[in-house]
Amino acid sequence: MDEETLDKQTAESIRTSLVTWFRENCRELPWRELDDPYAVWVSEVMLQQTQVATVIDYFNRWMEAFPTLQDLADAELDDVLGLWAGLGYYRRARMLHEASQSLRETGMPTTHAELLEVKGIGAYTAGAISSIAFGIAVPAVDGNVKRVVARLFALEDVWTSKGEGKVWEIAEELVDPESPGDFNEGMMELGATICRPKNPKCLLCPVRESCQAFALGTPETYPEPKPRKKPKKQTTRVVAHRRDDEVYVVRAEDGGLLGGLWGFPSSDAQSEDAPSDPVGEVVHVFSHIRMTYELHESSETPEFPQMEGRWVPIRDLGDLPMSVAMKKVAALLSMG
DNA sequence: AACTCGGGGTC
DNA sequence: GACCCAGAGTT
Repeated sequence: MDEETLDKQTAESIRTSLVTWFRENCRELPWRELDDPYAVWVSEVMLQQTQVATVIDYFNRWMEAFPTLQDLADAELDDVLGLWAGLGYYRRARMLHEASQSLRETGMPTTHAELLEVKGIGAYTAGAISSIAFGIAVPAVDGNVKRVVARLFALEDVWTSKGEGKVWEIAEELVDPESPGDFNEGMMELGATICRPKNPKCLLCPVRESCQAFALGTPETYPEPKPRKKPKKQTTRVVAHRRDDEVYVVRAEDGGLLGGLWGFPSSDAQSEDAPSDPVGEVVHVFSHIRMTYELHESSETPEFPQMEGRWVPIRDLGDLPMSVAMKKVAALLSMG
């Protein structure tokens, strides 16, 4: 970091103001009351691209089902995904499960470098766990921190690799060596509650006096918005197979969209002829796909030879995981 | 550097 | 609708 951007006195002022503010104003969140590196890990993975308010209930249910790393390692994937269903980005749950099994003997890594080697733990999450659970003075830069740093130093570019690198450099100089966890949580808490994307509450901000964007009078204009692409339109044909009075679902192949979750057997609607006239459609928007599910019904049971545990009546799904998208499709059936 | 991975809160 | 969320892995 060059000193024209950040002098030592400014840095010290920001960190003491921020840490003091955080300790007086932090929200009571379930993972803040446990003092458990495993709980910090679980919460940080759930919080990837997911808002705090959404995570709270999932976190409590998860910790009740899998209180320790060993409990998670012993769990079945279906139970793991079942507790994750609705959170999205299901690979997070699969990687958490796998990682818990590879760490069964050693327990949680306690250094930044070791944490970075764990599947599903990247630069942000390694920084968060290191600082919050182990008191290691490393930065943790998420979307909130990018926005806060961008405004403090009037940076427009935080989304290119160059701009992101700059934010990490600043965060590294800024992080409080005495209380890195409170500092990093404070930056994120500030971004979530005060330094919001729109309508920031600058009059309540503890670091307002150090904020260049506030001084310029246009805090909202920093940083530049992340470039986004429109979700591509795509159609998937799904089939509700009926036998007797039951509708059957299957488990989607791992790896792809909604992999590992249960739902109607699907095929690309591009080339082949439809098996029947569709009985309904639902649209579900993913981050990168605007998907139209075209529902067909069939009384044929072509794949039923492999009945052992593979085809399950939707009525008997129980706690098996089904995505929100497939639940939308299922809702079509009951509307008749 | 671009792409793949969900779903929901909020304006 | 648009925008964003305590991102990571793969290509």
